[in-house]
Amino acid sequence: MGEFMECCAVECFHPETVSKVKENSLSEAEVRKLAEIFKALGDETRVKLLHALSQEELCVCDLSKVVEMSQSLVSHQLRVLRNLKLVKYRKAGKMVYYSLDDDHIINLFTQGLAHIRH
Amino acid sequence: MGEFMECCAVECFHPETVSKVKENSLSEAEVRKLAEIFKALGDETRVKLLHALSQEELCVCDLSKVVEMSQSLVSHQLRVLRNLKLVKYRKAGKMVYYSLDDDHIINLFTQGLAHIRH
DNA sequence: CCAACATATGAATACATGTTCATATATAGA
DNA sequence: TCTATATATGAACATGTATTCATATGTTGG
Repeated sequence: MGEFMECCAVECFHPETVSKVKENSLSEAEVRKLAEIFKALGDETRVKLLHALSQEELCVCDLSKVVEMSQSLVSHQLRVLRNLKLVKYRKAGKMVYYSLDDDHIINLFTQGLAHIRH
Repeated sequence: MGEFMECCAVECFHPETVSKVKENSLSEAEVRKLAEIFKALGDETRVKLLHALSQEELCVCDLSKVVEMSQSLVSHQLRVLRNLKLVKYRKAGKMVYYSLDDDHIINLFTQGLAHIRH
């Protein structure tokens, strides 16, 4: 990126359309945030974790059993979801219970499922 | 993954909860598809492209102007979106016009925006 | 057919990210 | 305090992916 590029010298360049669409652009911050959220959802392990949590509050150990992955991996991925405030947690003695932090997430899942099922 | 893991020997393991949640799991194919779709949305360049296309059908050149990125990069990313059937295209002479292939995508965007805006 | 243009694509590179292993932290019980 | 357990985390590694550069493909006009 950086300097401007000289594609489409004349024929295909529609200045009005381009500037109209450009004015309606998302802000850089919005783009970053959106991509960040979707990126968080764009991993099989995290999809499984979030789907499990959409059913029930679960401790790390049970999550690990549900998705059949190591405790370490689950913890690492939960941190990703935590940092993005997609999940919240509650401590109970040695254990930590995770749950979804936001119902929008479930809606995203539902929409996503609707998409892949046509 | 692979062999079973021995986390949470006794205290935190809730077999009933685990099996209940596990029974409700998404299929492997669904998990893969979902992650794939979200991964496609989880990139700043593609977010910009899709948002532009949500407003207007656009040719590659104009898209390149809108997002201020090279034609090559735009083409590469459009292929990603094409392969996932998120966008469709229409040829008109030398030019190729892209547009969204599915309204679910717009809904995903809307939900995503709603999320990042609280 | 030839030249110019719009788009697509392969190869190379740099960078990000998922996973594992080892280990640290924290809490509970004896 | 010592041990066992539940979770978190740093480092290392391997894999994936975004971007760039050079070039190929395909279309139009002369």
